[in-house]
Parts: sequence; structure tokens; C-alpha cells
Amino acid sequence: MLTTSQLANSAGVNVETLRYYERRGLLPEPPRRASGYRQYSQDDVARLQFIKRAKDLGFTLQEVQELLNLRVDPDTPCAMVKRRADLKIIDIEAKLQSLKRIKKALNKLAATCSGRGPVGDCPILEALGGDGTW
Amino acid sequence: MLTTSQLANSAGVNVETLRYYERRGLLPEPPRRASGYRQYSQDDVARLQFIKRAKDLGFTLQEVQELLNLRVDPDTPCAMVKRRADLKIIDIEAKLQSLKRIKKALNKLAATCSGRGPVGDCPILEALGGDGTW
DNA sequence: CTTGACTCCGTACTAAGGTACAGGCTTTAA
DNA sequence: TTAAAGCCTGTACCTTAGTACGGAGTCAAG
Repeated sequence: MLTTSQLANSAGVNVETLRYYERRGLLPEPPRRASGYRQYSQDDVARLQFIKRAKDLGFTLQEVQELLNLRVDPDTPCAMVKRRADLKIIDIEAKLQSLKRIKKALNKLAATCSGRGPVGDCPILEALGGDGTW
Repeated sequence: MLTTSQLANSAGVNVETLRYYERRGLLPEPPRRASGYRQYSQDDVARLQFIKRAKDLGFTLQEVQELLNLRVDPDTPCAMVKRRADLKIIDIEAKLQSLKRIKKALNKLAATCSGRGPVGDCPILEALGGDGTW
């Protein structure tokens, strides 16, 4: 069982952020001690970490919530869950492609740099294919 | 040569956003016609598209600017450019790992869904390793 | 040569995602 | 047993990234 600040520290976020996430429904309301202090579990650590990472990947809190709520339950037809999951996968695949592109461009830049000779004005854009086609 | 709205349409962004990016220094000030109308080039299309994609990947406009400004020029020591590029690459590698993880989890969820049998309360978190270790 | 669509600039407003108090209890360690 | 540190709630404030005017000049089709 950990306290508010311990949970916050575990993910490197502000204590106030936890309350904000609770209000938004991203973190479930944790049990309280008699004093009213929140008591978090190890599950909450994993959940918070997931939120943080997904957010850093460009997902909005709304989308993060959708990801966390994707589950097989009696109230949601199986096919619908699958459809939603598949949509997210497509989205993620596009992000993977873009990231790999940028990474490749940076690698090229680093290599050019180690070498010699002039390069154009914007190596990043050039490395991305010149014609800007993704 | 394209007009403001043509450039905006090419990336699916608002016209006002272009002016905003120009103010922020993300888009260079384009040449003007006698009337004062902006004239954009094909390079600007590529640049704008890059900005949009990088933004969707969770980079802030500040970071996008840093990426675009990474270049080999006489005023920046080669080693420094390389160091910066390498740092960005590390950052991107972490993002790639996270994305792959989430994708794998979604695939597992979709598979579970197609099958039968009960699953836990939050398949996403479970699929991510159970113990939350990344 | 006019009319509707487009563009200009400056300024103000918005939405998302936090962040910071104030005032008042609770814990904990000396 | 008391002082410092931690936690509670509610409310107000902040930053980032746009978005939306208003008023005025410009362009292009009919």
C-alpha cells in the first residue's frame, strides 16, 4: 500500500496530477484509511505508468481512457471489442512507421555529421525522402 | 506556389495554425506578392507535414523545432550536432518500445476476444506484463 | 466593374492538461 | 507531546497549442 506522494513519485508526476486523473476517471477511486488518506496498490502503479507512457506517445487522456477500458465484458459484444482494438492497432502502426522514419533520418544525419562535406539546409527533411512523401 | 489555404489544406490544418507556426518560428516567413499575400513552396508542404506527424507522436512544438533545426552548419560543432541527434534517437527508441508493447497487448486482447473464456478486469494492463515492468 | 471568396493583421478567446494555493486535519519522528 | 511533513478538499490559476473574430485590402469570375 502506498500513499499519494509515493505513487506520484513512482511515475515522476505531481501529486495534484493524481487527483486530476481520479476526477477524470483515469485512476479508480482508491480505498481510504479512517483518516481519509488514499491507499494505492501496485496495480495503480502499473496503471499510472501506462497512462504516462501512452500520453508521451501522443495519445490524449481521452484515448488513454479508451485503451484502458478496452476489455471483454458481458456488456460489450465481443466483435465490437475486437473492432475497437483493431482500430487502435492501425493507429499505432502508423505511429510506428512515422517514428522509424524520423529515426532513420536522425541516423543519417549523425552519419553525415561524422563524415565530411556540405549538407543541405534541413537534413531532417532531406533524409525523410526529399519529396516529403511518407 | 501555393496560397495560405492551399498549404493548410495540404496537411489538413487550419489557416490560422500556419500563422501561429510562423510566429513560433516553425515555418519560415515565406516570400510575399506585392499585395502582401504569402507564397508557399513545396518545401513548406513537406515541412508542415513533418510538423504534424511529429506532433501526433507526442513531440511538443519546441521539440519539433529542435528536430528541424538539427543540422550541420559552420556555427555548430559537428560533435555537438551528433550528440543531439543521438539523444533524440534514444528518445525515439524508447517510444518505439512502448508502442510495440501496446500493440502487442492490443493484439493479445483481440485474440482473446476472438476466442472464449473469461479475462481479467483490465486486459491491457495484464497484457503489458502483469507486473507493470517495462 | 462589381461581388463573393480569399487574405492580411492584431487581438482575444478556447480547450486540454495540469499546477498552485488556502485552510484545516493526520502522522511520524524526535 | 509537539513540530515538521504529509494529506484532504475546493477553487483559482497557468501553459501549450491552437481558433475565432473584426475591419480592411485583394483577386478572379461573370
